[in-house]
Amino acid sequence: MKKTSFFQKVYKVVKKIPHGKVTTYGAIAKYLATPSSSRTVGWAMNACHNDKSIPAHRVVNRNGVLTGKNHFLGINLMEQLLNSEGIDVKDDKIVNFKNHFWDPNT
DNA sequence: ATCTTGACCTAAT
DNA sequence: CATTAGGCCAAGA
Repeated sequence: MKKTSFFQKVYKVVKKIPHGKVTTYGAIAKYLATPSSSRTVGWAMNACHNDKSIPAHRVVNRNGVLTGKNHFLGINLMEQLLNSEGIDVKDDKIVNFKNHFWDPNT
């Protein structure tokens, strides 16, 4: 088995996110046993273009804010995708975020 | 090994 | 509200 880079782990988790659910960088980091590396998780997402099958729009910061929306093709693409999955976005934030939150370890 | 960067978090100014 | 600063971690050059 090849070495599993941090990126690979992140991708693996993000791909596991159920449709219509979202998670946070911190939750992913925690799942990877590196709870303080939330930045590194986000950094991995920056490289997610290497694997476009990753639903990065389902990954937000711990406030449920779409911090990474500006890294998408368009600023409204991310919230549009979330809306398509039944998630309401208001002012770049996920409405009822707690309700849509999904923990990778659960 | 050293330096830089990054889609974070928190606090302070 | 905008910017800075410190802390945290991983990867690339």
